[in-house]
Amino acid sequence: MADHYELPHFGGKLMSAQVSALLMKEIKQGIFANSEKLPSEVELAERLGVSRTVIRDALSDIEREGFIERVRGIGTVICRDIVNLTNRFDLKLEYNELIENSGYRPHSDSIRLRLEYADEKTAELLCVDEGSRLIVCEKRVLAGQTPCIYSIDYLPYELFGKVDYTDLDWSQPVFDLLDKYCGLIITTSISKVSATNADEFIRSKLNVQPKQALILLDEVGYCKLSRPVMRSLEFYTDFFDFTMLRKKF
Amino acid sequence: MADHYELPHFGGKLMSAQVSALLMKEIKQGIFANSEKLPSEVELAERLGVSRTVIRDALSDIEREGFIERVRGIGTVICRDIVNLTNRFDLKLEYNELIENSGYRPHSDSIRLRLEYADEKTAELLCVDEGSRLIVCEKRVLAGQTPCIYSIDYLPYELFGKVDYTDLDWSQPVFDLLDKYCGLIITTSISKVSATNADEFIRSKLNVQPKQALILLDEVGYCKLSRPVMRSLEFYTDFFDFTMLRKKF
DNA sequence: AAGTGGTCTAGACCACTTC
DNA sequence: AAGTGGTCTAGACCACTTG
Repeated sequence: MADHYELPHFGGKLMSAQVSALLMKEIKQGIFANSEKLPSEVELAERLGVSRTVIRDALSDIEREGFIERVRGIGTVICRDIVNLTNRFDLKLEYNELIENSGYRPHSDSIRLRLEYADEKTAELLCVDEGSRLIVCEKRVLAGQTPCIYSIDYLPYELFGKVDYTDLDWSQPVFDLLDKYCGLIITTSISKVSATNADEFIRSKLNVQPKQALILLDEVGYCKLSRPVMRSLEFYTDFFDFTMLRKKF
Repeated sequence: MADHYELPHFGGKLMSAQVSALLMKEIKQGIFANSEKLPSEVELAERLGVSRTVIRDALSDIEREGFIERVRGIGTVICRDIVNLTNRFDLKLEYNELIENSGYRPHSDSIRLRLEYADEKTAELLCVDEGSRLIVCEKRVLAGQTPCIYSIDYLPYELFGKVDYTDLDWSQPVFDLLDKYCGLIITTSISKVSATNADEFIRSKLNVQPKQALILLDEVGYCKLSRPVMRSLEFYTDFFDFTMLRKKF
């Protein structure tokens, strides 16, 4: 192990976040890439010149995502199998990120944009009145040349205020449009996973073989303060590994 | 809100865990059941007679599972939509728990027990030699009278030491057998989710309709210290809601 | 200005594992 | 006995939201 760590200075702000980013980098491809354990909390605190609390906060963040495990009397163990996972479905909310992480260029086509009136279920999920206007955006998403997702997004019309939604470029990720034009950032989603063979239209768009089933995600995306802003139905082919971590705390 | 909280004494141990359990109880069905927010950290600390650190540790645990959100300058907001979810697939590792939470009695039948020799992939996942012996247990799982899961478990033969695996009651949850006879508790699993139509044998066991697809979970269960102990293939019908939380931290 | 959560310090003791 | 992570205290200051 190296004798000294470099800790960038940002005016003393967010120190534990910097520490956890630094440690993750070293775990993935740095000086701890071949280690089974991290140095002790006291040692890390001394080397980085911060208090043990800062180290513990940083380690807690890393532990929450499953990359390390802390054992009393033993130390901080690196969970190499989990560090090595490339795409964690439970940590990424946006399929474009998943596609990019897999080494492909994400883009979309076959866009169909329309207004609909909220049915009972969607209205309840999005906390809007039944019958209120929804922007509906259907599209096909491709990784490079391979179609891999068909998605249908439902957004309350009122979110966009004075912006004319028909002027926007809906081939962009909806997350980006929400951010840019509504100032809304989706941080959480409740996802219901099921399996389906889907209808002929969607199957043909995705070029799936006769025997191949699809994963259907019925999601509601939330911003800060538990505010629901979007419902999505997403049909996934088997192009991706849908890997997730399940953990008892 | 009440003027006083009761905090049980257990010799001063694990105080933050007690606090988080207490708070979760009050959020779900107690004095915060109709609240949008929790009292401030300082107030909670005073009322419970502990330091603010203890409160913050407790709140961190609750936040990690998605039930609250902490916002600077505002307070600790309760995510009611998430509290109200009955079955969280990302927090439970064991289908028997999910079945019980849904209000059904879990049991299994059609048990087929055998020895196999590890293929390359399973050997790698379980960190055993290719060709080494595996106990394989196939069974059908029912919720009450309804078949809902077909599962195939692969366990290294060596785990059971001198215990003759054919003497055990494999209709019990495998988690319980591992605990009782091997002293192993599975705390984490890496799950690969896919959709499948499965073969005729499994479809007939699960009584699925011709058009119905199944969810397939390919899981590796880990004990403490990242030790892999079991691989499972589990075929799920649509009997359950497979709800999970996806979150950016 | 007041109140909230977020961060950080310095120090203490406990529980567990290993030697 | 020594070293590890887990818990807890008391106090301080910062960043953000609200009035």
